[in-house]
Amino acid sequence: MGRAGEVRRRDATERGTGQDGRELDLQQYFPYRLARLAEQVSLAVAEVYSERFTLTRQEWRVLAILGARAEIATKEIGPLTTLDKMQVSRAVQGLQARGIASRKHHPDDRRELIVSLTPAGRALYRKIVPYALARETELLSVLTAEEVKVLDRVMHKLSAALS
Amino acid sequence: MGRAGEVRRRDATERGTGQDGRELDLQQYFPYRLARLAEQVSLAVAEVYSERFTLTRQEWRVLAILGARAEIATKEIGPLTTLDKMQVSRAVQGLQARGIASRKHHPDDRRELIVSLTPAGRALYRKIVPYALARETELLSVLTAEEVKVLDRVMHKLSAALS
DNA sequence: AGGAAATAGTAACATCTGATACCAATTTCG
DNA sequence: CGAAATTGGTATCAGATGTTACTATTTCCT
Repeated sequence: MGRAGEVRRRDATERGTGQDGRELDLQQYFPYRLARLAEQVSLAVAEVYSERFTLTRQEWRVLAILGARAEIATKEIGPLTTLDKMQVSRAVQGLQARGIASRKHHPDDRRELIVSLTPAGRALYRKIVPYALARETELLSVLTAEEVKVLDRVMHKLSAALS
Repeated sequence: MGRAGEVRRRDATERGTGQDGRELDLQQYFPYRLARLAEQVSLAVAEVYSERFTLTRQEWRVLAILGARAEIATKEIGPLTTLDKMQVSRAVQGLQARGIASRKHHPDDRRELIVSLTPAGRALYRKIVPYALARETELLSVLTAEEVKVLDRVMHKLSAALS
């Protein structure tokens, strides 16, 4: 990672502020733009599960994982959802409190909890998913197929570089 | 990604869950992937201003804006940083408390506050910016020039579609 | 003019989130 | 075997964040 030194050298036009190196323009700064975009997207998607079905972002993620399988150990949820164990704990409790998920002890290791969707939870899942997928499709529809392809690759590359 | 062939693939083998439409695979779901990536990037950049210089994300954004100009009305900061007015208020107070920024009343409208960097603040800005820019360069260095170009266009398109 | 409405900023309260420590169950290994 | 370490999960408390309502100042309108 870059020690300070090798940061791009200068340009002649001083704008009365920075004197060394490039200027920093927040609007053009990639990390800022990405954060901003992600927030916009997140908000757009949240309409689906939040306003309509009163789920938090974390609950929605857990639901999404749960919907894809019959049951899952709590400890597996974290890695799949990028939530830490406290967030998972709270999300699952939230889902359980609302009759969406249920928990039972793992028969062979009573520390572990196994989570699954209740029938109501599964119904909810089936109701939400089409909206969620529609949102995604709608979003990506402003891009060309080629752009989607590149975006996919780019995201993989960046993500990999950061792990 | 998303819509592309890869994701769409609903498999004939019902996994005991979804029955209609496509499956939702969180790992492939664009909004999730984007949120995840943005968080990784945000974390990587936060090392620069947070660990090293003990600034919050909001303070860093305000600092970035302030560094680019001599002074600015508080009310202009929000739109430029995507922070709401309470966040701006707190961030500016934080910067002021640490001797980084100073405030004065607008002479013609005493409701408004005009913020500017103190000399110490400007020094801090000059110290941080190279690191921040280096981070960005480093990040984008895993991409080809073409990919960067497409990424830029894609982000603009998506962002515009969401406003 | 002068009261109603709007604007900039903040206080105050409620809620969410993160970090730490903790309990219970299991595994390790001297 | 049995004490120590590890693991899964949660309580708890502190700090961060969001929301609402309030103050001060300015603008609008008749």
